[in-house]
Amino acid sequence: MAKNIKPRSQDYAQWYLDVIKAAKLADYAPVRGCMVIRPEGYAIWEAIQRQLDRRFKETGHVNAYFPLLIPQSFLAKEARHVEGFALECAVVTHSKLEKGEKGLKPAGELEEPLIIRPTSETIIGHMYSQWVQSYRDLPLLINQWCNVMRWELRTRLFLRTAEFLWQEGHTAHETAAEGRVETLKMLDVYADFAENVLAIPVIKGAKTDSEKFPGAVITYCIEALMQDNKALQCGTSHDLGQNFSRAFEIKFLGRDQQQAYAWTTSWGVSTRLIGALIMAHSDDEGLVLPPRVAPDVVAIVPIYKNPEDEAKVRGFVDKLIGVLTGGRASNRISRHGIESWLYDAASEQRIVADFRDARPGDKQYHWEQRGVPFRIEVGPRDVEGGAFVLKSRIGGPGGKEIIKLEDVSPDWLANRLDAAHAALFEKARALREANTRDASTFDELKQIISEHGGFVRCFFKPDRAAEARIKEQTKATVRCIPFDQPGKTGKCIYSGEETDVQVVFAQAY
RNA sequence: CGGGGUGUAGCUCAGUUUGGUAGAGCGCUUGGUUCGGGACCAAGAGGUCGCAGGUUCAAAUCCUGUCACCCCGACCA
Repeated sequence: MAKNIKPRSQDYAQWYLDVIKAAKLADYAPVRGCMVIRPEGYAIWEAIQRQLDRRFKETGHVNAYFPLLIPQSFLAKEARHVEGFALECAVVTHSKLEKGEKGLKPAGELEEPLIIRPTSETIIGHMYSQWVQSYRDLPLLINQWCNVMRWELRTRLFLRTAEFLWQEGHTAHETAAEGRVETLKMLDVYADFAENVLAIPVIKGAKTDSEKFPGAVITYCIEALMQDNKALQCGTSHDLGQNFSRAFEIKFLGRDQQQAYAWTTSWGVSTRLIGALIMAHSDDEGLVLPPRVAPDVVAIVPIYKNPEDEAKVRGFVDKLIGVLTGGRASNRISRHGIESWLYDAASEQRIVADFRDARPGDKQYHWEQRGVPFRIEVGPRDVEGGAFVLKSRIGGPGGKEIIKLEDVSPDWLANRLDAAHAALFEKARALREANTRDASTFDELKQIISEHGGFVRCFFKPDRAAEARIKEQTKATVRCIPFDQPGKTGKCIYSGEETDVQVVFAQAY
C-alpha cells in the first residue's frame, strides 16, 4: 500500500491532494488560491489541448488571442453577466509602482479600472462588433486558449483555483437556429472527448435557469460522477442568443437588406478536467491516467545486480523498444537516468525506461503513482526466457502477466492501450450506474442524497425558489435536465404537479 | 465576509502549560553493503522558530499588534 497516500475511504479530500502531490502534478503557489502546474501535470493539459484543438479545427474553428485586461465598463454592458461575475473579478487600478516611505506602492491610478478576464464574452463581443458587417462575415468561429481569473473564496487544486487555464470558443451566427446547432455541436465534441479520451462517462443536458451562465439564453453541460459520489461539471456550452450582440452591437446587414443582431455562443472546458480525471479513475495507490492522455504509456523497470546482467537487460530493453515502436524508435532522451523514446509522434506519447541508480521497488512505486498505464519489468530471468513481465495500472497492484517478446508489436501495444481505455471507461460507467437512483418524492431524494449521494433522477418542474430550498436542505442541486428523457410525465417531487421534465440532482463540486 | 485552527529544517510535526545553548522522523549529500514491490549501516549538510513591537538578566515559549495559510459556511468552470 502507498505510504504517502491517504486511502479514499478515510479522507477523500486528503486522498485527492495526496495523489496530486505524489504524482507531482501541481503545487500550491505563494499566491492564495493559485497553483503551479508542474511538468507532469502540464503534460496532461498539453495532451488535452492537443486532442481538443484538433476537434475544434475539424469543426471549422480557428484560434486567436484576446487581451487579459478588460475595461471595467465592458462587464457592465450585459446586466446578468455583470451580476454573475462582478463579485469575483480581480481589478487593476494602477499602472505602475513607485518608491514610498514603506517600500514600493501603487502609483499612476487608471482613469478606468481594468478587470482581469473572468471570461472573455465582453471583449470578444466588442471586437466582433467591428468584424461583423455582413451576413457574409458569418459564421465567425473562433477559439482562444488562455488563462482566466475568478477570485474564488475557497479553492482546490485543479477543481477550483483563482487562476485557471481553459479554452473558450466564441462564435457568431446569422440565425438563432445556427447558433443553437453550434452550441449543441460543441457539447457533443466535449462529450465525445470526455468519454473517448478521458474515459469519463458524462450526462449531456441543459442547466436550469438558476444554474445557467450569466447572460446565456440556455446553458448545456456535461456532468460526471466522481468516486466520492459527488458530481462535477466537466464542460459547458452556452447559447447566448442575442444578449451579447445587443449589448455589444454585433450587427450585420442581412440577406433581406435589414440590419440584424448576430446570434452568439460560447463554450469552454478548463484545467478542471485534470481534477475530473484524477477523481474519476485514480485509486489508493495513486494516479491512474486514461491511456489517451498519459504522457508516458509504458514504463520499463530493468532489474539487475551486476554489470553483466545490466548489459544483458539493456540489450533486451533496446530490442523491446524497437519492437514496441515498430523500429521507429526515435528522439531518445535521457534525463537523470530515465531514458525515453517517442512512441507516437502525433500524440507525443513516450515509452520510458528507468535506468536510475535506485532499487526496483522504488521505481515500481514511482511509475505506479504517476499513473503510467503499463509497467514492464525486465530482469535476467526474463532475458533468458525471451519474455517480460507486464503490469497494468488499471485494477490496482498485482495482475502480472508474462509476455513473450515474439508476441509483441506496435499494434499489440495499441490494442492494450485501447483495452485499458475501454476498461477504465466501463469501470467508471458501472460506478455511475450503481450510484444513479430514482426518487419519486422529496423525502426519497433527501434520503438518497444523505445515505448514498450520487445522481438522483426524478420528475421536477424547474423553479428557482424550489431549487434554492432543496439545496438548503440537501446541499444537492439540479445538475442538469438530461437530453435523455423518459418520454412520459410524472409528479414533480417538490410541487406535486404533473410534469414531463426529469432532472438529475446531486451534490456537486 | 462569519466561525474554528495553524505558523519551528525541503516535508510532517514535537518543544510553548511551568521562559534557561534549536529537536525528531521522512527527504537530501557522501561512502559501503544491497537490489524481482518503498533496504541497511556509518558519516554529514540544512532553521534570523511567520513578521513587528513589548515584558525580562534571558523569549520558539509570556503580552500586544499584524500578516499568511488551512478547515467549515455563503459564492463558484
